Amino acid sequence: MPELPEVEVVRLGLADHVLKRTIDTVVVEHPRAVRRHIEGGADFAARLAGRSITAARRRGKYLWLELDDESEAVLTHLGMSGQMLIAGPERPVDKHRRVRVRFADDGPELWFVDQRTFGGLSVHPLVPIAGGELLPEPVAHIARDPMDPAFDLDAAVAGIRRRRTGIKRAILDQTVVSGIGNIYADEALWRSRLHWARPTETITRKQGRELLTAATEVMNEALAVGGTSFDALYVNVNGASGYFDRSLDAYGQVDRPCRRCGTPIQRDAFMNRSSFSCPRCQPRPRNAHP
DNA sequence: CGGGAAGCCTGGGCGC
DNA sequence: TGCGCCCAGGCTTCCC
Repeated sequence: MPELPEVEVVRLGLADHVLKRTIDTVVVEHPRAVRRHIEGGADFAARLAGRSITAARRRGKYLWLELDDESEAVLTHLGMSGQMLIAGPERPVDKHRRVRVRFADDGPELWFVDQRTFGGLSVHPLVPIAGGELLPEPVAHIARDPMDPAFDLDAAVAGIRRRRTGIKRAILDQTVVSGIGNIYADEALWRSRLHWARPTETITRKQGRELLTAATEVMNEALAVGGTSFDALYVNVNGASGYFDRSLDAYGQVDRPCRRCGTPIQRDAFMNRSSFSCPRCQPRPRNAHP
């Protein structure tokens, strides 16, 4: 599923293929894909026609393409299954194609394909945040991610320790630290030997720093091999999968031996989904947070 | 206000 | 073979 490394792979691909190109026409093929563009699909398409793309940026799991006068951007969230594909004439039509962007140069198109339709595209003004950085409006409240040069590790740890909840909930909160989803949360917790239900008030500053450092490292390792693909739902802009699923130590590894101690990895229900952990390396705390 | 949970959505996998 | 159910889970919305 697209978390920070997967979205960054897509951003790099878009930077290679759509920068400085001028949009000709946009076809919205499924209204749900532009539901966050409140003015509607016709306005979305009209607003993009004739604009050129000047930058491809990302914060956490949000990705945006800046438009020529630098006052607006096309914001993308891939949700669970969104794909941004560079589509030459040889690419077969995809039944889950939701938005199609044609360029004035008649080169490869940009397709937004999304099976589960949790993702979408929308155009927003760029607004300045403290420090002067320009972000699309809906991204303004999202915290910096660990790959951001201005990421403040100690501030993020302080943010975690301020929360009154379980440690995994805290690192999944995109307003505390962004980019981490269920996969990399479980991997970072396994590397740090912390149980997902550890109350944030029992996390020391040192443990907090170790946890976020582990998250940063695991996401960098995943980025280096193209991200994590369990199925064909996550692919880069050329439709290729990443390889990090082969390097996972916890996520999805139920009943497989822990790489450190050999104890079978267990799966727990958590927030209506799953958490994977080693019951020996990551013992459940007595005062576990529900 | 902050925390927690329901709801959105589709297709693959499973049991019967 | 086919039906119904469960599961994947990021984010928004609603409720306490």
